[in-house]
Amino acid sequence: MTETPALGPRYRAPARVPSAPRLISPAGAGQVNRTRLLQILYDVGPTSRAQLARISRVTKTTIGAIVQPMIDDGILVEGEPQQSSSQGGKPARPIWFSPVDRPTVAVHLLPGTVRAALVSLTGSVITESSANFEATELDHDVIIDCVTSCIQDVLPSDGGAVLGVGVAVGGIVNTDEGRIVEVNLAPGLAGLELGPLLSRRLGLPVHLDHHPRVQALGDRWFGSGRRASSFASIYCGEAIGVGLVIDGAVHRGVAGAGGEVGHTIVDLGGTVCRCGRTGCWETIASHRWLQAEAAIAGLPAADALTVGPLARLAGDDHAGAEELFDRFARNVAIGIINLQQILAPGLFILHGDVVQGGEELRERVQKYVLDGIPVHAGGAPAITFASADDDITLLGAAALVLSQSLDLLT
Amino acid sequence: MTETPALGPRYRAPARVPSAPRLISPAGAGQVNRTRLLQILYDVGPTSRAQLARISRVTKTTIGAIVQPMIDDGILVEGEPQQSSSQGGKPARPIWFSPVDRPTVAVHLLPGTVRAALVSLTGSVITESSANFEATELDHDVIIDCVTSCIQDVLPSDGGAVLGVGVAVGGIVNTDEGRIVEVNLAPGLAGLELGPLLSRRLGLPVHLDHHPRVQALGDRWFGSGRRASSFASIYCGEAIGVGLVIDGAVHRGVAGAGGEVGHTIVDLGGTVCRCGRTGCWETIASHRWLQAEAAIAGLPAADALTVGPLARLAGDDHAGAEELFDRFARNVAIGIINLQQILAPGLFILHGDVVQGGEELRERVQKYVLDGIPVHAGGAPAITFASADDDITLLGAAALVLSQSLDLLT
DNA sequence: CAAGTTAGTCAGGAAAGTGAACATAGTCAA
DNA sequence: TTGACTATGTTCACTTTCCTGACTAACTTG
Repeated sequence: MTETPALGPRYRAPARVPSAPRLISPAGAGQVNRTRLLQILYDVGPTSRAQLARISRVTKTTIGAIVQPMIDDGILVEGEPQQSSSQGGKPARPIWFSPVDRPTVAVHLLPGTVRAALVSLTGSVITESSANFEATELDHDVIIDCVTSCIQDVLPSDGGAVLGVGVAVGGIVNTDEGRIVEVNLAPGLAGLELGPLLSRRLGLPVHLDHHPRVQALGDRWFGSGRRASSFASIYCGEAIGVGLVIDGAVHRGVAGAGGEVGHTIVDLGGTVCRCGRTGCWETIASHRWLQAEAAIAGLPAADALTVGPLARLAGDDHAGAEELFDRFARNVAIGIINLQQILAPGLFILHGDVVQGGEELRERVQKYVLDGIPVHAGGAPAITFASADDDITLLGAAALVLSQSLDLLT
Repeated sequence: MTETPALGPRYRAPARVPSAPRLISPAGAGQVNRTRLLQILYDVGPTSRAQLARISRVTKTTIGAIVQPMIDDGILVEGEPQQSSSQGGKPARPIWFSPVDRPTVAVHLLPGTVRAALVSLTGSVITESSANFEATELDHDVIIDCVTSCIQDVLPSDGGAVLGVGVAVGGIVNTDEGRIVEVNLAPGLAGLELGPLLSRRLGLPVHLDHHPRVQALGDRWFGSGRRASSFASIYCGEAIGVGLVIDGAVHRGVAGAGGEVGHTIVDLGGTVCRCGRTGCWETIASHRWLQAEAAIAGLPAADALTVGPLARLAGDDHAGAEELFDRFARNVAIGIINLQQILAPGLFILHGDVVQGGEELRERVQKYVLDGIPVHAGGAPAITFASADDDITLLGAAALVLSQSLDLLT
C-alpha cells in the first residue's frame, strides 16, 4: 500500500476529457442570475424592482431577494421615489449603481502615451491622469514604471477597494497571457507581459484587450450599442480595427486574435500595406491613403490631412476635395459591406478620426453600403458615428473589468 | 368592474420592455441541463454515466436522474457493458441515442433537385429519396408538391413520431419567417414560404436555413467540427458561402442574413460578379473563374473544368494547369485570410468541389493562408478538407431540427 | 375619505443539484 | 477459491433558489 503524498490525494491522470459546458446547480443559477440582473440594470439604466421583475420575467420577490443584499453592501443604491403614474400606486424607487463604491481603473495604452482614469460603477470618470514615454523606449521596466505611476495617480487616496484594472492596448495582444504581442510604432511594447506585471505591482486583477474590442465593450455597456445584441464597433483613423459584439458578447478569436479588419484584403491589385501585404482595407481607408491621394489631387497641407479638414474643404466646394471625400466614403463602405455580408450584425458604430467627417460623411458611407449589399429581409444595416469627444475606450476598459467581475459583486 | 373576456385575462399593453435574457428558475435550470447533457453526449459519443459526470462536472447522481427518464422513454439506450479497465471496477455501460426512436427528416433543396432523408438521432441516414423539378418552374404549388412527396417517401411507414423537418436551401433565406428570399438559377423559389407551407402539409415543425450554415451545423454535430467551439465551414464550388460556428453556436445575422462570404469584396479593380458588384471573392475562386482562366491558358475542356480534373492535369505536369492550380489555391486562401483576420476561428473546414483538389491543394491553400496572416500567439489556423462523399449537409439539416428540439426530448 | 392601483415584503412549497453511504460487478494476487 | 481493491451506478437527507399567494405601503382619483 503506497502512502498518500502529503500534498493531497494521489493525482491520477483523468481520461482525456474535452472541456464542456458545465451544468447549472441551484447555487450556480443564483450566481448567473445575479450577474444577469446587473447586466440588465446596465442595459436599461436606473430601474425599480417591479420594472426589473417585468423585464427579466421573474417575480418581484426574486428581484428583492437579489437586490437587497447588494444595497446593504453598498454596490447598489436606491434612488428617490419617482412620480407615480397617472393611475396612482406607490411610487417606484429606482435602483442604480453606487457612484462611489468599488470603482475600476481604466487604462488606454498608446504608442508613447498612457491614459488612466478611475471610473465609477455608473460609468463616469472620477479622476483622470496621463503620462508620456518615449515611443522608442525599449526598456520594459521604464514603461511599466510609467504606467504604474499613472495608475497610482488616480487610485483613491483613502485606499478604498478597487475592482480591478482594465487596459486597452492599441495593438495586438494575447488575452490569455495578458501579453502585448506587437504595437505599431512602439517596438518596446512587443512581448511586454503587462497583465501579470501590473497585477503583481498593484495587487489588483488586471485585464487587457485589443483596443477596438475594448471600444466595442464601451459601446455595449455605456454607448450606443447598449441594448443591441449584435453590432460592429469600428475604429477608423490612422489605422482600422473592429470589435464585434455577437449575441451580446464581445467576440474574441483564439487567444484574443481577430478584429484585424484593417488588414483584410479588399484590393488584390492594390498598394502595399505597412503590414507587408497588398491591398489591405487600411491601404484605401486610413490617413495614409487620404494623405497620399490629397497630395496627388494637390490639396493644401496634404501630408497632414485628416478627415475633419477634408470635410470642410469639401463643404467649401473645393472640387478635388469633394471628389476625394466621396471616394473616401466609398472606401470606408467597402469594409463595412464585407462585414455585413459575412456576419450581418445590422449595426455599425464608427469611432476615430472618421467621425470628424460628420453627418455628410455618414450619409455617404451609408449610401455606398446600401448600394453594396443585396436587399435582404434582415433589413438595411444602420451606420452610426460615435460622438467625437467621448471617453468610450476608457469606459470600455472599465467594462472589461466589470464584465469579468460582475459575479464578484456578490 | 368590467368583465374578463372569455378568451383569457384582459390584455394590458406592457410598458415598452426591451427583450432581455431571462433569469433561470430551478425548473428552467433542469431544462437547460438536460439539453446541455445531450449536447455533450453528441460531442463525445457513447459514454457512461460516470464519465458524463466527470465531463459535465456534476455528480453521478445528477446524471442518473437526468438520463434514466430518457432511457425509459426510449430516446437513449444503454449499451452492452464495456471491458473494465485494468484496475478493475464495475464495467461501464455506455449511453447513446436510440438508432430508431424519433428520427428527423433532412432536406436539401437545390435548383431543380430536392433530396430528402430520414436521419436517426445517432446521425445516420435511414432512408433516402430524391426528386427533380424544372429549375425554371415558377408555380410554387408544383415545387411544394415535389418536395412534399419526396419527404413522404422517406417518412416511416408505421407513422412513428418524427421530430421535425430540417431544410438546407442553396440560397438566401429568411429564417425568421421560413421563407426563401432568392435562389440563384431557380427564380421560382424566390419568395416561397417553404417553412409554413411544408409545416401545414406535414403537420410537423419545419426549420430551414442557408446551406453553408446547415453544413456548419453538420460539421459541428456529426463532422470534424465536433468538439471545436469556433470554426468556419466553407462551401467552395460553383459558388462560395460560409457557416460560422462561434462559441459552439452557429451564427446567424439579423433574420438569417450573413454567410455571404462569396460576395465580399477582395479585388476592387476586378471583374464583375454575377451579383452585379465588382471584385467579389467568387469572381476569383469559383468554377466560373477557373473555367475562364483555363480557357485563357488553353487547357483541354476548359469550359467544363472543375477542381478534380485540374488537379489531375497539374499532377501530370501540365505547365498551364500547374500554374492555374497554384493561383486557384492562392485565391481560395484570400477569403480564408480575411475570415481569420476578422474572426480568428482557428479552424476552417472546406466542402464542395474544392475538396477534389486533394491534399496537394489543401497544402497550398494552407501555405498561402499562413503567408497571409501575421504570426500571432493564437496559433496558426488549421485548414481541413471534408471527405468528398459525405452527407454532411443532410446530417446538418437533421442537426438543425435537433438543435431546436433537444429540449423537447424531455 | 373610500376605492383603485402600483411598489415592495413575508411565509410556505416545489424543483434541482450535492454529498455520503451503499449495492453491484469486475480485476488481481495469494 | 477467496479477499482486497476499484470503479459504476443508486438511494436518501439536505441546501439553494425561485414561485405562489397574501399582505403592507403609498399615491391618485372621484
